[in-house]
Amino acid sequence: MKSSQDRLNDIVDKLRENGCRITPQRVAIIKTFLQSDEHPSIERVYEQVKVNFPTTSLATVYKTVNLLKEIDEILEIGFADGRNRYDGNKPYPHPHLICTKCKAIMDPDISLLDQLTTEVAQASGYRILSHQLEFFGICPDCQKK
Amino acid sequence: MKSSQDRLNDIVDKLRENGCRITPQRVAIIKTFLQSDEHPSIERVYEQVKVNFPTTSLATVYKTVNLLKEIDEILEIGFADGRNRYDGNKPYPHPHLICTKCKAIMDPDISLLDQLTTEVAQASGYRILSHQLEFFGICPDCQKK
DNA sequence: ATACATGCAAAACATTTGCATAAGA
DNA sequence: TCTTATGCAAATGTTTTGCATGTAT
Repeated sequence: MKSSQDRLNDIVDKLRENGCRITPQRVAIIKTFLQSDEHPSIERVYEQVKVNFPTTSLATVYKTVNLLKEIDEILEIGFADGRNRYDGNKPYPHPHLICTKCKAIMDPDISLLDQLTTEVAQASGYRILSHQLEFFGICPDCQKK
Repeated sequence: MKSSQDRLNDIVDKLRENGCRITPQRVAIIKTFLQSDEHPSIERVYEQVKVNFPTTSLATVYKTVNLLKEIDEILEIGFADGRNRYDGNKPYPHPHLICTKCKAIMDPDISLLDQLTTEVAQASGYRILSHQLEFFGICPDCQKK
């Protein structure tokens, strides 16, 4: 398992490779993703970054998030209501388990998923590039309330 | 397998049960969903309905789609870019296979999915209410081009 | 020095809402 | 008749864009 510091360096290197400049805002946004385990929304990242960097604009957060998405260093979790959320720690497709009450997102372990992808590819003739699997339900805490 | 006419009647009955009125606009919108196998977007439904009902407004399409969603007679397929699409023929959660080039959506058959849901529920303690599974790839036709 | 990134404000989008009018039951 | 639905326009919320200024390299 890579340390957060190593992953920060990797992302910074990848940005440089793509001809991008390393600005304090970008570093702050990346750090926010790496230090968060809550799958933050854009707005949430914006709030966090402003704590240490009050002049940062929302537009810059959007631009940086799109950049990180393009170089596959964060994963976008699409919500039907438009409030997308992001995962900077596991930027590859993986399932999510979302509590519809408190909006918590966790990453369940699923063994069967790769088989499933292969099955679909063979049956359909599609070249599968990516997938998205979300479970919606009520988390143990919210069930008690 | 139910005929399209039967399903139209079922939906109309369900609307009545919920105290809703049956307007020509609503019938036209429902028919558009039932006659389409392309998982249409709101905009697409609007265009289709206007062919036979030119005065229909986009707001009415939105309101009716939300209504049908609430009574579980259409399924919303969430897209990260905000352009959601809908399935009126199979209004229960099921996987989709989406071509990222031509945006076609098809419904692959998957045997393992129920097992998978049970697995996640047991391991996490969540009460799973719904799920969403999308595969993204290139369809056979687009691979040739 | 010279691109590129930032921050602001305006624009672009999709969706929702308020309200007067039309129309189902 | 009486309540709900429609259609328009305005409002909302999110994301993108244009551009002058600032800054990384």
